Amino acid sequence: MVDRNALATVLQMGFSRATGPRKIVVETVVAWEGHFSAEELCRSIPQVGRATVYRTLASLQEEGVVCRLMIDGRAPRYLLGGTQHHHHMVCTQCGSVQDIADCGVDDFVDTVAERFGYEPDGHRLEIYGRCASCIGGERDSG
Amino acid sequence: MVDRNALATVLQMGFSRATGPRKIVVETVVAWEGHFSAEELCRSIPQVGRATVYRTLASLQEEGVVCRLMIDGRAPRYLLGGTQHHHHMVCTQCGSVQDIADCGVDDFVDTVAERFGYEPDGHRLEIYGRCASCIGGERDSG
DNA sequence: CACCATATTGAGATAATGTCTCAATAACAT
DNA sequence: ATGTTATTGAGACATTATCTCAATATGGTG
Repeated sequence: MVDRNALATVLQMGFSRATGPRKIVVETVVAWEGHFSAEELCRSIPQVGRATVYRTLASLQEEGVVCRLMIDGRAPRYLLGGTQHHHHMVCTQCGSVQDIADCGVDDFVDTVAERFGYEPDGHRLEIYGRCASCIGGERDSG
Repeated sequence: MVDRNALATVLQMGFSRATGPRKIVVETVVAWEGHFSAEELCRSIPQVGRATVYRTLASLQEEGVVCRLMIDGRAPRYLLGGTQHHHHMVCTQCGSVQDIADCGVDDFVDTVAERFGYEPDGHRLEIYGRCASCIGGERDSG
């Protein structure tokens, strides 16, 4: 959950002017429940130009306010809260996403990188499966 | 490396007819060095229709002959040899991809999934960094 | 407050990627 | 050879994303 008071701070990041359209984008992103695609965001705020939405989203991503989630076969999706390193668990049934705060793969990454002579500078781990609620729902209906 | 003799086998998988266009796609994929996008594949065999290329690629992916690699900000890329579970190490400088055969994250995945009540059915791990050869090359030029 | 320099906007062109249709064609069994 | 039908592919359409550049809004300054 991102503090609404952080909005002003966010608007300073990577920008030199806090404009109206930018505020709308940031407010909408901050208030969004779950993940969204760039196009969904565009559609939800038609009063802001598509170029501005994409530009702002890119800045927010660079600044780590949102993180990008690649789910197979779909357009990239965005989520609040990419500031710290974390991973995602994606429900393949309902699409909900759970953050995994503790990264337990650092050691593995370092070991593998060293073995191949790589200089690692990042990694991405995504876990797919069915979430507790979808498993429960199935019991009811079948 | 995929055995060329496996071509006939590959052509059986998921298809009921071994057609000419399909052979061209499969042969091209098998002979490809490194990874490629669907569009690159289309461009390299203009004599085969785009729809057929995409359809065949999707089948090959389902059958596990190729695996799909999502690199941030780019179209999906394909690689030979997705039959067994493995991960990738991607060089952010030259784009080369190294397979990581031994998956050292299974335990972590299971632990996390259990904690959140998930029923895991897959995961994806990608490591980004600079490969040995790019690191070496930098020493020469700088 | 008025004004300026310029960062930013956005409509729309363009591009890249991917999906779908359906008449024509090719593959395979007989 | 022939018939059945899986497959093809040109091209329309859809989605996602980038770029241009004249018009505009912002924040600083006098």
